[in-house]
Amino acid sequence: MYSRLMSASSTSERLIEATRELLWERGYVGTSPKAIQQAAGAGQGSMYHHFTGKPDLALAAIRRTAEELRAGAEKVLGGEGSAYARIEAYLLRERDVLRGCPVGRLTMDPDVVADAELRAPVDETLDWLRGRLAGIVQEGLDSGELAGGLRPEEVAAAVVATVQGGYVLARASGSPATFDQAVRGLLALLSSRTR
Amino acid sequence: MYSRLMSASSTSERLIEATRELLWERGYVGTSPKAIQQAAGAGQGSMYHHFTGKPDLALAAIRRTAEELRAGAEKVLGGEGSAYARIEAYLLRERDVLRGCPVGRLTMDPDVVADAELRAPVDETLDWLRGRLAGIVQEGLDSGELAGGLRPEEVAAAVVATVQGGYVLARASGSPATFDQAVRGLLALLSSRTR
DNA sequence: GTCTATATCATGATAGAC
DNA sequence: GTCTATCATGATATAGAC
Repeated sequence: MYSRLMSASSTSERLIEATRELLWERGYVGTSPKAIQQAAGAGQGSMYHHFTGKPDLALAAIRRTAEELRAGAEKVLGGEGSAYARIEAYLLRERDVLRGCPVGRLTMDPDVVADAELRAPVDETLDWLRGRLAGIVQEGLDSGELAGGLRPEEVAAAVVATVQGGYVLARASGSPATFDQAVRGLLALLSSRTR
Repeated sequence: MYSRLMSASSTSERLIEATRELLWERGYVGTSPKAIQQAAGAGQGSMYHHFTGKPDLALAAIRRTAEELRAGAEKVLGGEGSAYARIEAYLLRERDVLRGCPVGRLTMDPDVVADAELRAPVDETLDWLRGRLAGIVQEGLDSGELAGGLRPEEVAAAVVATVQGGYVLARASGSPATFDQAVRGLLALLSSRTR
């Protein structure tokens, strides 16, 4: 389509990006259409032309954020190295810790959780992440790199939970230090199960 | 004071309790004075007579919730048993998993994090919890129950993060199962360091 | 202490001109 | 596609009667 070449940043595009930022910063409940329009430099009419309303626009934004998180995680998890090394790389990956997780934070939004369509991308993303990590743990068990007796899905859930909870600790204390502590604690426990 | 005997549930009291419920359910941004008044069965005038406004009332509610969480945790952590047993008891403690943590969820509220006074009780509670757990880990190290090489503060942070992140997983999936998985994963890793 | 106005601005959207 | 009304309702209070 010609439109592909027209603009690197269409109005629709700017609306989605503005919504992504605001959802990350203030959540769904705390993000108003007006704020979105101002951030996107678009009028009321534009927003309601491209989207049926706030939920519709939020859905587009959440889907893109979820896809991006997934791609970023895959980049680290699909890299080189042993199972432990890849999990470590994921946990130590650079993050904007004090901003929190743009996907995980949505679980604290009552209106997101209550809406099956809005919750779906959140659920699917975290579900995929746990599954991806579980597969890596299983690899480690199969190769003998990790000592037996661990359930891959449980370890995977603990890894994801540590990250998500690490954000909570960091935002509570106003410092990324507690996030790092939690991650190092989990890595210390996990590393003692490597050969 | 005579007033102590007057009513088991004064208006002020009902306002605080209603606010606690709503903050837990919908967060600070999602909780309106009007909703609080309705839930408490109090009029506008009453609320603004007892409190200067929404932040003031929220502060009273948050402080009480924080105190309650602390008391509940202390009940488990101060119990009988080995270090591992007490940490296990804390992690396996019954929880209303799908509702999330009434204290931790506030860290996702931009207006709470931005206000030093509102954030303080949240910070102090999680800080206390990490410290309390770190002390127990230290006990375990001292007694030889836990193998050396672990840093108490890191393990404590991982424990708290797993719980907080477990809530995220559970709310995303709409089921407590993922919370339980994460907890069991962490316990499996920790138990392999006990003698 | 509680109640009922009243006030101001924001929310979330619709209508219709351009 | 974008813009400017317009609208009904809610958010967050203040004022003053009772």
